[in-house]
Amino acid sequence: MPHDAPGPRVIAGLAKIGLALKSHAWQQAGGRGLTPTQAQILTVLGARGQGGLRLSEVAEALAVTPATASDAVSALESKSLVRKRRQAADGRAVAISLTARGRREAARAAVWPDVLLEAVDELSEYEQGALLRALTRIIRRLQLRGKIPVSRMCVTCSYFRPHVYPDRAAPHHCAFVDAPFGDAALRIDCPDHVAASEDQAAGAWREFIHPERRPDHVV
Amino acid sequence: MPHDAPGPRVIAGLAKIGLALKSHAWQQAGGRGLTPTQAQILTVLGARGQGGLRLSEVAEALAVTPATASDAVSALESKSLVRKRRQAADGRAVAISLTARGRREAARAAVWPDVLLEAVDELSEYEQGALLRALTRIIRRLQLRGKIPVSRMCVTCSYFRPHVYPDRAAPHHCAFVDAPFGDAALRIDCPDHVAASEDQAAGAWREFIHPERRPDHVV
DNA sequence: TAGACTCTTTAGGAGTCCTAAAGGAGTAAA
DNA sequence: TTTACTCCTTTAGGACTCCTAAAGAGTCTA
Repeated sequence: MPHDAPGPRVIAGLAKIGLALKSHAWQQAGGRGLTPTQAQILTVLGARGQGGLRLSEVAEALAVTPATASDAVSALESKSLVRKRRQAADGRAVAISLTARGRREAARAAVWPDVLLEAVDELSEYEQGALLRALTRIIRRLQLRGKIPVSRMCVTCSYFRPHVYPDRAAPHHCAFVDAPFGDAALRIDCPDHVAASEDQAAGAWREFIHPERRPDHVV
Repeated sequence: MPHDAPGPRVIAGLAKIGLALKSHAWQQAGGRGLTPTQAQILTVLGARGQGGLRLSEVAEALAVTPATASDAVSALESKSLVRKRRQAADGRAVAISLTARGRREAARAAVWPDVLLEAVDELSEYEQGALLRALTRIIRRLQLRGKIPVSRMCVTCSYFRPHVYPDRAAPHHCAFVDAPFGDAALRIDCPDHVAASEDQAAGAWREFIHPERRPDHVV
């Protein structure tokens, strides 16, 4: 019950879910001879590895040191799920990309825990929107502090126009698809993301969190 | 951006934060010669280890196998942070408790990441409440499916009376402290938690998620 | 063409995490 | 009371994670 700050309790809740994600990752990955890290690398490569990512990018996406990433990538290479080539543009760097088999594995690994998905889907659309909005704000703050890798979120995208419509169910606009949308459609990792300039991102951020424009409820 | 289900995006967001928690745990723990698992064990023991927890309870709380927990506890024992005794009631079981030094370490390890806390505190009280409520619902569902260890949440507590007041800022009542409270005061791991019977918990749960009584907004 | 960087790999070590198997301690039925 | 479970914990073995530190290569700049 009551009466100390909600912050620590929110974090405790997030940690609990983190625990669930972690233990799920082990079960999931274990089943197909992968470890969580390896599965995660496959997923990252699948999501945005068109031209191949460099090792340092992989390491950053997973928030581990390059040494750790190098190990894991080597393990994947020896399983023929991943290919390493020297990058043409920079002879020091390496381009890591999926093999055909790797792509198949990646697709399977990217499927989210049914149970977790089911738990989230049980929330109303309004609650999901509120949750997504709160998560977005937390992630953005963590990114500004350099605590987690920058992700391809609406709020840092040059196509994002927050709170431009009076409609509370869909106040934002995406200039990429040229359509309005609401908090429940906010993205965390958008394939079409194009990083906004720092100024633009800061401006959009101010609009986004602007208290007077915050939707009170939608249901 | 838009127009597929928000579920996967919510999970992506949770995963991002999980990443931040994980990398923070390494930094934090590394500083004092502990690993994340060891720090976590200390925290669990500090939070509810009055009479000492058995190994299997520790393993369950961390969502690892008993073998892993046994290793980590041995490591802590060799650092004199933890004590192991045979349990009187059951000669097979072992009672693990903190030493004086362990208690001090536990107190320090329990402090949450400043940056994360700061990010959460930046949300309005209403947003924090909505977040906590949504997390509570997700966790409860995961628990029902046996995916994470049962935690000492309001919604499974015999003292919890959801939605008994019309006041939208504080609709619930805690019979332990005999006071009303709102979503922002919901607990995830309450020291005074007393597990409700299954029937009672199910009833409270129905009341808690009851759509007609869901607070629309509070600000 | 020297540094001075940058990107990646290797080495070494503690620890995580699993499965499998082996003790010892309780329990319950023959 | 003995035998046959069953439960709690530990050990063993193996693949990986994760770190720091240092070394090898490649690139850029003065």
